[in-house]
Amino acid sequence: MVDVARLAGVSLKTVSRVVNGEPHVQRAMADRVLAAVAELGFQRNHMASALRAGRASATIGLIIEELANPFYSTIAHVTAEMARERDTLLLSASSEEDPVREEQLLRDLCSRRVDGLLVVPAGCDHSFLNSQVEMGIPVVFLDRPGTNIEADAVLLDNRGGARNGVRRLVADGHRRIGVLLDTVDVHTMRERLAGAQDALADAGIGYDGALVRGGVRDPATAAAAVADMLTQPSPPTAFLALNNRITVGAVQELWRRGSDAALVGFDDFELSHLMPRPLTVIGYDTRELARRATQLLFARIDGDRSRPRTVVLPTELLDRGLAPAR
Amino acid sequence: MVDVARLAGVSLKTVSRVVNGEPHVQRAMADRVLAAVAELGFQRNHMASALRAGRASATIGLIIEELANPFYSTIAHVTAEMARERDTLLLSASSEEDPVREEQLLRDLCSRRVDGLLVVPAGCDHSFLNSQVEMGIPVVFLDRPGTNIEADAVLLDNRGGARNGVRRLVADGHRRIGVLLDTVDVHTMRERLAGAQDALADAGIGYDGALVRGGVRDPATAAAAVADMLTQPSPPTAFLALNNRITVGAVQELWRRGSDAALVGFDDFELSHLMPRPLTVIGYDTRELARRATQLLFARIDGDRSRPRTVVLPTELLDRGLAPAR
DNA sequence: CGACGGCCGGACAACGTTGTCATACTCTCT
DNA sequence: AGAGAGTATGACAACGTTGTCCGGCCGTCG
Repeated sequence: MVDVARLAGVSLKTVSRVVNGEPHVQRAMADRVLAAVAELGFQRNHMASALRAGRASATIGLIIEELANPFYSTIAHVTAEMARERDTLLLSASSEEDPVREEQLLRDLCSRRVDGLLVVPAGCDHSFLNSQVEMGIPVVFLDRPGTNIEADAVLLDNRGGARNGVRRLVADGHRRIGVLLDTVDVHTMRERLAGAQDALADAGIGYDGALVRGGVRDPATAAAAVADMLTQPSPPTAFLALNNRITVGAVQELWRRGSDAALVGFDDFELSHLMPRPLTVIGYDTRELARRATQLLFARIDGDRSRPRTVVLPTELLDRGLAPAR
Repeated sequence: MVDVARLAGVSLKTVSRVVNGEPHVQRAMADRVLAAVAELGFQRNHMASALRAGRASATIGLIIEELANPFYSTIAHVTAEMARERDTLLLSASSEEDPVREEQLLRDLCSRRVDGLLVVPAGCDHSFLNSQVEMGIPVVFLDRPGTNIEADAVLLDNRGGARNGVRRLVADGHRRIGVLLDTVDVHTMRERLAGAQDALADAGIGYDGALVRGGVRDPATAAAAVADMLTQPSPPTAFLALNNRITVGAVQELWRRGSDAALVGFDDFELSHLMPRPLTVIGYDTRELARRATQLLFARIDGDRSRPRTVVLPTELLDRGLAPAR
């Protein structure tokens, strides 16, 4: 900017005024400045400009579990779109479900003075964010609530969804229902499992530990778990898969074996209606989830100081049948 | 930092030294500073620190077409992972195939002084980036080459892939092959179409405009195009879908109609092997694409000034059969 | 006992901007 | 003609850091 000022023969401040479109600059002088800007290829330094007077950085931070997962990339996309309307860019990072990494990333984002944070939490303690919130960086949690912190959250009705899924199976006469889940360390999984158990209890079906299989991390382990459970004495006649990766593995294994066990999966996914066997899923509106959370965040950024809210969005049973005809 | 210095009773510079882990600070004094840091909740301002002496912003910019598309979100994920190893974060934005928007986003990223840019180009003129490259912001193009600019590019062998796909159809006896594509405005589509025509010419099959259908933007229009082409006189006996969204629409429509037309799709996608009818696809290693591009970018950031390179990665025909048994 | 080198701490300027204030000039109105 | 208002421009400080340099203290060696 100093160079531009020198070349145009004006003061630094005049260049600043022209570059920012402020009034009170004579036409001729503005033209001279613009010519110098063009000649030198000058470009305003956004960081310096944000630094001065602590203005907003026009950036928001997004922490998700894994960007390559369609659920999270949809969230990232919706948020980025909404941000763009405010000339704000999105800094996104994956926690990979690692609490340590999550904290590092969050601290990094804070030290970059993002205008706000959108977090799908992996950790079990977010108290370190309290000071950031006080210092003016609002946080909205997405999909799962934060822990040890009072902040907005936009969640899904995981418990109700799983309950409806199991009800559907029970209504079809199933009594031995295998439940496949990742880990109860994750809030969503705990809720979904609780919902499944609600429905079983409602139906007067007792708890059978052999029918609940944890530690199912991906399609391959899901397939293995299904195979194992089906070869036990008195195998399940139906399965509830508590996320989409598990569902995919289960579909694949049931199909491979030609099994007619029933299957309901949590999370809809693209092409789920094209699976080689009927598949009923518990779906929800991922875009709406992201939309609500982003709205809430921008409201906070714009100064909304009301009490933290928790929004719970409904799920929907997409009934496409349960099992292949015998 | 001034406040911390005052509270600890030391100078500004000493606080800076402690915060940055520089040597030559007495233990007792460092402890006092750390106590003050903790008490005030001080956090280093990354922007100010980068501003001083024009250091790197530890940020790279990624422009893709649409973050919600698995192809692009995989790229974003791989890049973000590699960036994290260098304590660098990813600013990602979607151009939505809009050249104007692409240019705006790129200029914005430059004004934020990102360390480098990774671009899946939508526009048809990237000459405005030349000055940025000269000023030290390296650019690597991904999936498609940049225009009017000498820069690195990591591409796929689109032409060869499409050629192999059509060859496979021809080998099975097909002579009337419908080609479904988005728009020839996009480099990849042009190349894929050219590859298809190469193979047809090699087989001595003349060009028939009625068999090439452009403007197919999404699964719904793909389904409509398939339906339309199948109801024309002398319909195609096979289809080549030039991207995964088109493939999905085509699968769906062919399945719905119970058609036994053959189908080859460009781009592999998750669950493609679980489609309700055989589906042969032209696949490639998206992660490798992203990996190579990111490597190249970091090499440039680290000062590699060698001539711009263009890397072309191979595709692979994943032959899973062509059509349901009659 | 004085010189020297290593360690430690601080003053100051600079990074690229912009807000604040001061100044000089041009009108218009009494 | 002088006051008052408004416009156009510039000087300067400040945003939060860190690099440079300088000086004081300590111990050691000739």
